Amino acid sequence: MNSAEAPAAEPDLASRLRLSVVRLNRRLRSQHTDESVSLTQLSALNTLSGCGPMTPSELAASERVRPPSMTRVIASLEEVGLVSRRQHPTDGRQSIIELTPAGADLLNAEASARERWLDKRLAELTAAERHILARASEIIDRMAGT
Amino acid sequence: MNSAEAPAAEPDLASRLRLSVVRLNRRLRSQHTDESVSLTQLSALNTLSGCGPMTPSELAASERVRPPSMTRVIASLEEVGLVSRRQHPTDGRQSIIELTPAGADLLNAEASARERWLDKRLAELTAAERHILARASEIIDRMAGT
DNA sequence: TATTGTTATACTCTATAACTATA
DNA sequence: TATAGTTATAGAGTATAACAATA
Repeated sequence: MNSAEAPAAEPDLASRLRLSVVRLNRRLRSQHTDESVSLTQLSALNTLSGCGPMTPSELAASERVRPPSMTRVIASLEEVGLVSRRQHPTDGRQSIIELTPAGADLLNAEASARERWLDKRLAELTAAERHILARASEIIDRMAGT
Repeated sequence: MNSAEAPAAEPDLASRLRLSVVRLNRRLRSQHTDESVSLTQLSALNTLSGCGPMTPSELAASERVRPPSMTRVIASLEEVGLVSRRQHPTDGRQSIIELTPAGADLLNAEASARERWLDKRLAELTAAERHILARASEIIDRMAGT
């Protein structure tokens, strides 16, 4: 397909996509219940699951947040036993964060109220629409990861 | 109970889409500069622009936030002159919020740093990819509006 | 008594700046 | 001196509960 310089075919795409993302994010956060972890926590758990144990700085870089922000996320996850920390083998300043069995279980289950809300909305779509969202999700990940 | 009617062709779509949205939202917010309005403010301005003047409660309902949250958003927009408030013609409890010329100008310009970041990312995609995002944006709006 | 809106308060998420401990 | 991480602090965004004004 054609590319890089002229997005003229989709005018205002940035504006529209930005608002869509802000609003869906708001809806997703509003589904938060006390029994479930937050979206921020879930995102970190997911990264640990996909990439394996890593240091706080590496996790912050993967999630594209600043180290102090990640310190707090890790602390909250440690507190509820979803991640654990061990010493770095050679560098006393660093530590290694890893998913606990409970953290892995939680990711496997993924049966939060938030998940159910989105699953229900997705089930109301056509297969073609879900396919578009699946492809959009990949494209967004690529953009956001840059 | 079982998600037998659920999207078998796109397993884990809810999980993946949710994470994509959270992460893109994070990137978008991080583009915030002091010269630009926030995503929350912009979303409210956009709704006022599209739907016309309305009461704080109506605006809260449109944005799907609680009235006290919208009180704060409106106050911040009033303070910088992007919206104005006038009396409700018949009900003394209510007021009408409307876009000022400055607010309309800002929406027309939309030349914030945040916008530029996303525009740049979008320009790196193919036309087909942008088309997918445009369609996904519509689908998301439909879901988030429910 | 019910509705609209605001104030008071609190929690999450994120940031920057300053600090500690280790290299 | 440089790096990894934490603590201190602040601001945005959102919520619930309690209140005021009006209907």
